Amino acid sequence: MIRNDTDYALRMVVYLAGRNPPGAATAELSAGLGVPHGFAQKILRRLAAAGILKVRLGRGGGFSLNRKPDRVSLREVIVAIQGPPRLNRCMAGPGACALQTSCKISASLKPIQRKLDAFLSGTSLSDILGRARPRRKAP
Amino acid sequence: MIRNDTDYALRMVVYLAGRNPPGAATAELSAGLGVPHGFAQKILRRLAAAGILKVRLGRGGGFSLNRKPDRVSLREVIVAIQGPPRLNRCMAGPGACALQTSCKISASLKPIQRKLDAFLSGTSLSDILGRARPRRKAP
DNA sequence: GTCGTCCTACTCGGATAAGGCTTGTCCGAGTCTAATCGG
DNA sequence: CCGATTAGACTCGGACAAGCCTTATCCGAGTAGGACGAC
Repeated sequence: MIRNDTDYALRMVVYLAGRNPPGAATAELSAGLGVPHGFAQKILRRLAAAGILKVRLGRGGGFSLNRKPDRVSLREVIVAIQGPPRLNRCMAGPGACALQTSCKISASLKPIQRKLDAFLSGTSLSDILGRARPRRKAP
Repeated sequence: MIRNDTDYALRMVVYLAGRNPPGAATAELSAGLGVPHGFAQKILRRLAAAGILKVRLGRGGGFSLNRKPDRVSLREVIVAIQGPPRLNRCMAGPGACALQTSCKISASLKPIQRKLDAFLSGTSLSDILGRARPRRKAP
């Protein structure tokens, strides 16, 4: 499940993707999106460290996207904050579960885990803003 | 994400589905599947309260499936222990998120949430045991 | 043989607790812009 | 008019703390099966 801080991150990143002119200080992001100021700062710094955001220091500074919105995937943002999203502990790779050889549950879960990964990797900020569609057809 | 206790629940339920003759005491389930005894008891009771397991009290008693393995879905087991699995808080329904009207993230997440639900609801214990395939084709 | 009693194995339901993780807060230090001031 | 200084706005990085949720543990009470003994 997507954590609260990750949700904040998504909100802020999407906001930045839609903003013109690009770039905003923590105060603007925090106030407009309901994220506590100090916490927003912490999250934004992590996003910057991951290379998703670009920092401009000093007066008039703030954060902006480091790439075009269609080059930033949902998954990337999630990974930067809470690590790879997994349905199950066992999905963390070999050795994550002692019963791995005998347990058939993780094997059954793998296909949907792969779909989830594909979806999150395949959906960009542009997709969310509605400037382009996700790969799925509209009803 | 599937929690540890839910994982235990799945293991035990799948074990019971595969066991012949049906039914086992907590001690057997606990020892064979690496679940702490007292904790296993607690989890099994919740599964029984949810109608997934059947209880037989007293000496020689224990737990057994209340239905045929192909009539018990993964989702049901998960819901019994940790509630409905959600990608996001916002998926909890109307009112879960204050920004719901303006936020496009949850809207984008909904399709994959639906797929996840469909998968978990559509996969039964039999599917996991390999006695029948999930609806997806084998590679 | 039959009935009743007791022992033992097992679950029920809830109280209780440790620990970790999430969710924040806060602060001194560093960085940059712009305004101000002196020449 | 030009350059240097200063004030202010903003981020950096990390320490620190509250609270909740997960992950258990434990125990008295209830229930059932089987053995054993009395009749």
